[in-house]
Amino acid sequence: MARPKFADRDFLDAALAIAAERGPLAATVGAIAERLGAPVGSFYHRFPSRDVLLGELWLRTVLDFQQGITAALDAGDGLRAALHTPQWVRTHLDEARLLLLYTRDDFLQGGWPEALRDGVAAQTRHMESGFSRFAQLVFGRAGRDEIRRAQFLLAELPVGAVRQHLQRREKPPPIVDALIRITYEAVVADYRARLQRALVHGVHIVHVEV
Amino acid sequence: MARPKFADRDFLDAALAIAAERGPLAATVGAIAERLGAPVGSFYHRFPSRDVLLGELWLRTVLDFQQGITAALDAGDGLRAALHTPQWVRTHLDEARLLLLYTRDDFLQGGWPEALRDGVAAQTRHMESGFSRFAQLVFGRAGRDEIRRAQFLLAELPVGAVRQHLQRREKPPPIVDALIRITYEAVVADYRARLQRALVHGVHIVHVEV
DNA sequence: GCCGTTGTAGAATATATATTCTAGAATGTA
DNA sequence: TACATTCTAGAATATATATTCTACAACGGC
Repeated sequence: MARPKFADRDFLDAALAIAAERGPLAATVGAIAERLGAPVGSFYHRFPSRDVLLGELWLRTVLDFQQGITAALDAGDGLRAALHTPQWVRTHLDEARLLLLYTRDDFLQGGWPEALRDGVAAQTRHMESGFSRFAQLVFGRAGRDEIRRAQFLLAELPVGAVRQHLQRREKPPPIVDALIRITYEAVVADYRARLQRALVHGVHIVHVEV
Repeated sequence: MARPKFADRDFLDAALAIAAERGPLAATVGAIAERLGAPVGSFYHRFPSRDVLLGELWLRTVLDFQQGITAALDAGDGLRAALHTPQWVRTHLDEARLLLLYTRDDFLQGGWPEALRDGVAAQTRHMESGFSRFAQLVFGRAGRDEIRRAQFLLAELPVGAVRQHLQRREKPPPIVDALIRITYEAVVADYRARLQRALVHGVHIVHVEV
């Protein structure tokens, strides 16, 4: 039987399941192979190393996640972008645990494998451009302060609000969305108020002070 | 020289330094001993296992952290409690990385060592009572919704806002406090508005719907 | 039907790490 | 001063895990 019994995907999925269940550290090559009923030889036939597998898993997950945010930004809907996180989490519990409960460095022992460098760099750029686009869309500007607020509204806030539920492996309840919405509106309103105040005083806006 | 060259504290401090620098996984018994110039024998003379050391480190750190929040609550100052996190982080960068960047389970391989169970349970109770006190103080009630908001304002929000800076090993800039304050006020105002609305409609408040 | 390619299969190897063990030195006490 | 205790010191051991290696089976093309 030299016809493939296992596909790359199977290993990625098995790793995801284990990592979501018992943390990325538990996703050892042995555990992954065992879960699949595959020999470790097959694993190494497909992946040059454990790090590459985990890296690919992380990449494919984060790309899927970001897609929703990008779509919301394309539609010019900042709030929807912020609410994408709880939404996505509800339908991707395992993936969300992987992505939002651990740092990349947390399960990538060494640095990123050479083969994935480009992909990660592209992902980083994509994320950063997302913050910029959000800032421009919501604040009309993408200076330092605006980008910092974008990071807060798009990433820190939603991820923070969702974390305890992920830890308990439960879907985020509706109040999470409510908290995100309240905060979103408050931060936007605060920004506009400061802007207004500055304009009234005839200041040429280059940087809105905190 | 059988007079102690090293104290328990030295090992804890060394572990903290390594964990803050390269993550909790890097805090191996060997690395800790080496950093101290101590033999591993001395380590095991003081700590029954690596897990106990890491557990004690986590406990002593979280207790120190919580103290400030408790003090703010004692003073009846909810906002100060929420702002304690960025404040504390600024003066405890290493400790903060340990506490806020990783999950407990993340660096406690197995479960908690028997010897620390009580301490952890006490810590958990203390934390939960903190949320309750905050809810009572700020919302006048400690029902499910109020406690959820307390968790958000006291933990998720400040920790989220601080995380990216911790990852970069830099002190949280002032805008972090500003974001926390804005959010704090908005969530409190939102709660009161709902409450008001409910009262106007003559509803007997048992649970404020989201 | 023969052969090379692609995979399966799992044993063998290397390494890192926690933990245990044995030896011996310094201190306080009898 | 002799001894028990408390530590230092670091070698020895056990185990987990990634990775490599060797053997072989099925399939497709010739």
